[in-house]
Amino acid sequence: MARTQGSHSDITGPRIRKAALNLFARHGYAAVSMRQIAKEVGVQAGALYNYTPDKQSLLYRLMREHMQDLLSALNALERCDDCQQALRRFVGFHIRFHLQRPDEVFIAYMELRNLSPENFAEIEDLRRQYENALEDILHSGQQAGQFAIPDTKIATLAVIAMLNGVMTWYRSGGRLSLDEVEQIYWNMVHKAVTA
Amino acid sequence: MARTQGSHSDITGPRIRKAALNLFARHGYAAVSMRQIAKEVGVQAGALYNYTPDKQSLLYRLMREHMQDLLSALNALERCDDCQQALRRFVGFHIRFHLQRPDEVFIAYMELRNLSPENFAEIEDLRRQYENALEDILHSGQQAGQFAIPDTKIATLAVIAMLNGVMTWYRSGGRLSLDEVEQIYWNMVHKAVTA
DNA sequence: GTCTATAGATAGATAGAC
DNA sequence: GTCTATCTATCTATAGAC
Repeated sequence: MARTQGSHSDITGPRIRKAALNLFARHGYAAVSMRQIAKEVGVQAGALYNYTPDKQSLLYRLMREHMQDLLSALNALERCDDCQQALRRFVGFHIRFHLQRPDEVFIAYMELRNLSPENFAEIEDLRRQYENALEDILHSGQQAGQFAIPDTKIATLAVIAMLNGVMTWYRSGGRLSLDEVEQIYWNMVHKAVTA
Repeated sequence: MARTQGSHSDITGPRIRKAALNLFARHGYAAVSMRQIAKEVGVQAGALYNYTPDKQSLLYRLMREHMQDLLSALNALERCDDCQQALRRFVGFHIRFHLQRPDEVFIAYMELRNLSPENFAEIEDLRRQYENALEDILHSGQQAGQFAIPDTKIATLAVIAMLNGVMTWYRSGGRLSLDEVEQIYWNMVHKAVTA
């Protein structure tokens, strides 16, 4: 944490993002000061402004990067014509991707209200794209008669909300393996939407 | 909002709680100052300290009151021997109770990390009591063979997470009535846990 | 019970030396 | 690129007059 003086442009940037990510997730954006972030990195507060124009941008860039990573990973998933298979793949993907990035997920959900209106709109758009991917699967299954869903939009939000719940309790090395968790949630999601 | 000078002990207390509730929900505990709350009420900041020893207690009491109201209302529900009936009643109760108190619910979920360790422990205990009520229903249904749930604890958290999702999108006067929302969620919950 | 005034700490952000 | 120093604003909380 402590640092000697000197130039470290190549590594300070990532260290700042990592420290901000961790502190924002633990204490909340509004409760964390630039001085705290600087201390965690091992620089003085003024040095942070070589990497970010202000505190708001620090938050926004963390959230945008996370959402873009999420969408890229989703789009990299192998396509699948069978709706049930596609839904199962989505459930597994969502659980695993999010459990690997607890801090990013927490911030992306909790700190939306601390974004400026313009930044908020951009993040919301990315989030909507992700939700639409799931809704497309549910809608196709509904059309094909495989699923029986009263309202695909609500079902989309309900499934994502349910899956996000795993973040609040899952701890690596706990009672259940990742495979078991995925199986349990798939069982519930599958039954909830199937005709 | 503007107030003339004078004593108003009977009404200032509730007004402070209401203003704090609204501001905390909109901007977050850490982002709201005592001056903002005072301005909303129409008094000077110093006057707030006639009603709360500090800002932390203001948050804690709002959350405790909400959780106690929740548990009281739940315990006032008519008992029911049939597990499926009991689950249906819980789903309806949860949705309606929470939609009536969006600010309280939002704070109780988002501001846990801003509680002191002692206050956090107390609120968490109340939350656990609520979760246990649902888990008892699921467990009974599982024993009776009515439900087929891989893990009752996870199912409890999954159902609550799913139901809480309604808070993020439901708006009174929107496309769906409260009865329709309840019906849609009951359909999904019911199928998810049924054998 | 509310006011004004203020103590004492800390915030975000900037300037200029190195 | 980082440092020290600092500007200006704001914060929680308290003291004492009315």
